[in-house]
Amino acid sequence: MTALQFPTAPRRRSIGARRSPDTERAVLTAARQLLAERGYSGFSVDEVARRANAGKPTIYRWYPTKADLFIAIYAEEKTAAVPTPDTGSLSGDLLAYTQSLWRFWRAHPAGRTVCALIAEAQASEAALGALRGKFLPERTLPVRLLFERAAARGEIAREEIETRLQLWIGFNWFRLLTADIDAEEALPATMRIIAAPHT
Amino acid sequence: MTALQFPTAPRRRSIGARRSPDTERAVLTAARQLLAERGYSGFSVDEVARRANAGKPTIYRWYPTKADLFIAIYAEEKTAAVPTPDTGSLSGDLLAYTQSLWRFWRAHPAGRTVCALIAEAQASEAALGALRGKFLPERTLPVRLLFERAAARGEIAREEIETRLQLWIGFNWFRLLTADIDAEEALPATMRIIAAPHT
Amino acid sequence: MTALQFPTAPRRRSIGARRSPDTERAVLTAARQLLAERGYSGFSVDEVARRANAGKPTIYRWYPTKADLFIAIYAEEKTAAVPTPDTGSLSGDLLAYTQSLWRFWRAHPAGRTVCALIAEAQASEAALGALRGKFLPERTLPVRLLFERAAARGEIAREEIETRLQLWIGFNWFRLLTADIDAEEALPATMRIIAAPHT
Amino acid sequence: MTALQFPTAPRRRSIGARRSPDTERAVLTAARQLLAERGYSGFSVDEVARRANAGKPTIYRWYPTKADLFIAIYAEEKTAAVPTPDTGSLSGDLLAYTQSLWRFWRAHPAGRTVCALIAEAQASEAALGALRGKFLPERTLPVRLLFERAAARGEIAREEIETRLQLWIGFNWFRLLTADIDAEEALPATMRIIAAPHT
DNA sequence: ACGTAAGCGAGACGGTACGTCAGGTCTTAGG
DNA sequence: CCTAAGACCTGACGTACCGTCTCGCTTACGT
Repeated sequence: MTALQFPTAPRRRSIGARRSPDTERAVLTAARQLLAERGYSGFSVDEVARRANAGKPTIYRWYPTKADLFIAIYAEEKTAAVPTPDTGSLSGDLLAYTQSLWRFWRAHPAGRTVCALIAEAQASEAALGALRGKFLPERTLPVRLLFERAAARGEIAREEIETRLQLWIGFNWFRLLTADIDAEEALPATMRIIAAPHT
Repeated sequence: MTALQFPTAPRRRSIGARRSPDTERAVLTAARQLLAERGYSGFSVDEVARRANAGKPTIYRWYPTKADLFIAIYAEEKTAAVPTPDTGSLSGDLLAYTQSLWRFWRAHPAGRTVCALIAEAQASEAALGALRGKFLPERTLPVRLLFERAAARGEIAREEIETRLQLWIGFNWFRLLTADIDAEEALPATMRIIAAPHT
Repeated sequence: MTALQFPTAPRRRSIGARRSPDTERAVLTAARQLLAERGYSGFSVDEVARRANAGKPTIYRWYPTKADLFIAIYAEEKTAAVPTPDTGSLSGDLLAYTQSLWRFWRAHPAGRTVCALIAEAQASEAALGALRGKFLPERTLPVRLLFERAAARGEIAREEIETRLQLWIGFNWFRLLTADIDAEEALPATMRIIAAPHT
Repeated sequence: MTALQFPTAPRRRSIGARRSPDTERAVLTAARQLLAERGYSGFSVDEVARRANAGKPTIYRWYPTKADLFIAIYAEEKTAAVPTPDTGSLSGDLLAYTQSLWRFWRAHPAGRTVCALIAEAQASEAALGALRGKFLPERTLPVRLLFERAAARGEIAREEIETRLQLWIGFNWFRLLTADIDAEEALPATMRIIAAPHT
């Protein structure tokens, strides 16, 4: 009666009144792969559950919102993948960081995760909240530190940190959302403008 | 729940082997209203058809993709709503234009249309193509002209037009996608950075 | 992924804005077989849809309630399966009819359908309504006619028709619900009591 | 939504290798109330566990089947609620007993328990067994005694006890299952037929 | 003048996914 | 040894959309 996907797959059982790390891993892995393979539109909790041999309610228990799931996926991926540079100048730092980031986005499906999260935020209030309240502050912290270091050096005005940071984020989003993160020629010039000292 | 536009509306009939302008109008109006009321996630072709008293195949015949529908909606809306300023300086021009644009986005549901189109582009290749190939060039043309005028004045380098334009677009998308187009305090400083002459 | 029952089954398509008789037939057949095989507890709309190669919404469109589906199944089955006897006496008529009915219930899974409908009526107000308002009046009409004929003959009082009919129904339900319709020895005596003239 | 009985209830702990009477009581009380409030369809072991502050496995250990739980509930309720009458005639006895029983069913949610048990018996073999082997013999014993007393008086034939008893049970089930135990006008006539001496 | 071709509304169709609830099973912690 | 607690997988629920398809109608156009 029960149609096991892989007849030989040893059905994962409960390990008692505790979360099963196996299940958690299987879910995240399946979600990441699915997002990589089929993108935002092909992503569904049903399919994640199927691939992970997990129950839908289990997934919903941990990640009440798709956004939570996307964040969890991205949190795992980004870990220490993009180093924080120190070139001596803000423009150089931004350039190095952005190049690393884009290289990372190209190599891993992480970029798609960000796109998915942004798209999801257009559809769900909860996702928007998670994006603004949790994802953005955490993920842009390294870049913010670059700006703050520059401000400490007197390179830029302290009041402009937020504005310049948003310019940097916006530029990255634009290129990411239009699937245009391969061409890096314009990057140095762009970063110079973002980092330009006030005249 | 279903808001029949005219509960007693005499069913619209074919007018022969030509597109019915009535239907075309009803569809676009319904789509715009629906997007305004319920946003991207609440938007569905089914509901548009219901509200417009139209058949689904009719809608699909004209707009094979949701993106096409979004573009058609936005095309109608933006018409001559944002004037092209001429303040003498690029920074001033950008500030004036951006303020007008945000005011327009706040007043009309047009901003939601842009968000919807961007989100849809993450889900559909066709939508991405429409966004890059048609929507962006058309809609950003006025701003591009501001940059080109500034380049003609010698304010900025001609090679940097594209870069600066993308910075401007990215910033606007970022604020729009994070539902943060109310606070305008930082706008002047931001526009100054985008317009800053190369040192 | 979707486990098509018959991988080669040509997917049934819409035939326009009308119900497809093919689909209707497939659904009823699948439902009947499922109920026969697995009984009330094993019955699910999902499984019916799977077996019938039909969409769940299609089933719900026609049969908003499980009770409606059960009634439709039973309506098909009972057609002319139980003849109306005429033995000359009420007791004889009832005996003949009841024996035919039980034989029918034993041969076909129709008895299970009745059980399912009664059980469903305990769970859903709508099902109870359908049972009382539609199923019972229709299905017991032949027996009611037996009583009315007897009343016309003067065998029983006209005011007692309803009471005696309920005794007959109740007895049948009791045996059916306790899965005890094989033993017919007591039937003649029971029918004699139900048909006994008032003293 | 979930009505925690005591939101701040100090969670009950194990009292060692013995059944906790507190828990047993809490489970039965919760089950009875739940059945009374929401009927058969609204009844779930999950909800019972929630209300009783108990673990689901605990409930399943004591009552492996829903039917067992229903029986336990009804066993508690019926205790000495319906007296055994002695009017001198079988018809009178049956009438008095049935009236008392219906009054009891109307006043207490006990009737719903019977319905639930019957419905459950259509879904589960175990429940059917419990219904036939345990519930029916126990619960109909008082009525059977009425018939046996009448047989001893010579009012009815001893061989007809079973048949007449089933008529009585069937009639009661029919009215109970169709939620029709308010109208008592027809009761005397019905009981007279069940009790009619053979002619 | 009239047949044909196209546009149109309606809505049924097979699917997929949604988010939730219930059913039972399992393991650990603890008395 | 037994209880309590809760996580786990399964599967069903009823609904919303998707994009396709067929109908029956109406009108304009080409012959």
